Amino acid sequence: MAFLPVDEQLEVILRGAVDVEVQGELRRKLEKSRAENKPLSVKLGADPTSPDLHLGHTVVLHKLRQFQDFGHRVVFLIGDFTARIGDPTGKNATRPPLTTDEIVANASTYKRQVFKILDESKTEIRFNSEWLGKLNFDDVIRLAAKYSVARMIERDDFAKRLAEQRPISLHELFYPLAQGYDSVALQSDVELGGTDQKFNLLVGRDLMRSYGQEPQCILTMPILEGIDAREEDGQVVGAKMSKSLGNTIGVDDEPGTMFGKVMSVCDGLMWRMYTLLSNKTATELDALKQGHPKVAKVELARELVARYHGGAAAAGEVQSFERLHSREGKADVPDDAPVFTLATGKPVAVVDALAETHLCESKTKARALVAQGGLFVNGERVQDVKFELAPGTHAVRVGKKAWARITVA
RNA sequence: GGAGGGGUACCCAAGUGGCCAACGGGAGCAGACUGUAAAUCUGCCGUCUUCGGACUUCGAAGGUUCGAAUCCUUCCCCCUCCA
Repeated sequence: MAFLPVDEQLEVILRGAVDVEVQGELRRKLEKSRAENKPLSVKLGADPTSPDLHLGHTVVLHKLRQFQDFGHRVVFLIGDFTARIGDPTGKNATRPPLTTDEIVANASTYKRQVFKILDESKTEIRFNSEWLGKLNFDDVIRLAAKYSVARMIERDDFAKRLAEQRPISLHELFYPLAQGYDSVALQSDVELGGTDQKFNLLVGRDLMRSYGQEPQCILTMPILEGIDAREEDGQVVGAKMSKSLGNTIGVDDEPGTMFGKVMSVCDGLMWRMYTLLSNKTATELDALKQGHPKVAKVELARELVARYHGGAAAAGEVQSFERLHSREGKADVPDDAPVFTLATGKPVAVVDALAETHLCESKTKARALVAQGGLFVNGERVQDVKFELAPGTHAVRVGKKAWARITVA
């Protein structure tokens, strides 16, 4: 296939990137690739440590996909060997190595999720145990001889741990070397990573030079903030998206959940997600920025849900969203709302019904909800704590987001 | 091995004999405002309640006391410093 002009490629490739080492070199590589009609080899490594991908992980995958769409050769490297070391990046303590079983299980989940973004037919999957597992002690010593302790402990997490007199296990020093050696083994032209990976990526450059190869270019992508991020003075402020903070949008999230989460994100984060995750062109983005932010957000939610669940599901979410949240639609119960039947034969106190159906955690919580005006029965706000549901079917709305049908029989 | 600090609700954290269902902050939930944004403001935020209260909770188990998160005993678990 013919490669697009280098400038067109670069425009897309550089979008959202924090750091490019080195841009001139990258341009030369692209020019050479186009002239020789030979794809670049682009590497992204991931240790199969956490089994669930979220949008934060996809930033870099999305970038990889762009390379892929330009016709370059994409290598998704699963660090089954390095996972046993455990990447010390950003850690202030040694972490326990994963077991082989965990690694295998995670790796398969990983593959499935990754191909929601990458084109499977054009992706080369490799495992670094393939070459790292074959190194003998002699090889390891030769590898270690190519890097100095002083340079290794420049890494700020190592430096910090040393300064604070916290332990650094020797094997942790091998992580960057191992990752760098991956680049040597794969002879990669470009390696992608999050900004937190910059040190490791640079080690790869150095090692490739030591092994007489043309060093890879590196491209780092920002770390996406979690959905609890706020906007302050036009800046997005918030912790990174991470499972342990519970502020993620998972690629396996249900369409409705995913849509809702995107809609509840602050505007600043929405634009960041546009830059980092969307396929919109610069022109389309400008147009969206001119319009109402809500329109842009619905479009973003649609695009993302479509990516992970298909266009039909996404269109459905847009529809039910607009229906449920338009002024007239508020009383409507969505078709997929849960249905509960209480076979009591007589009227049931709403608080009992809410607790019984687990729409509220307890009767106390249910009372609070009702007293505060958060309950609607058949479109009418009910604030009487002692209100009873007569026999029949009732459309119930609990707070802003939960609907149900309750039948008293 | 030695010395010391600590375990309180979903999380952080105050409380060291009664006024403690337990200050404060965060999260969460609801309301107002909106674009189901964000920010902001208000209320709720152990369970049950006939709304008077009742019952359960402060690492675990015992004990002292009219009365304990708070004092004593034993046990479990974390952390820091020294070697």
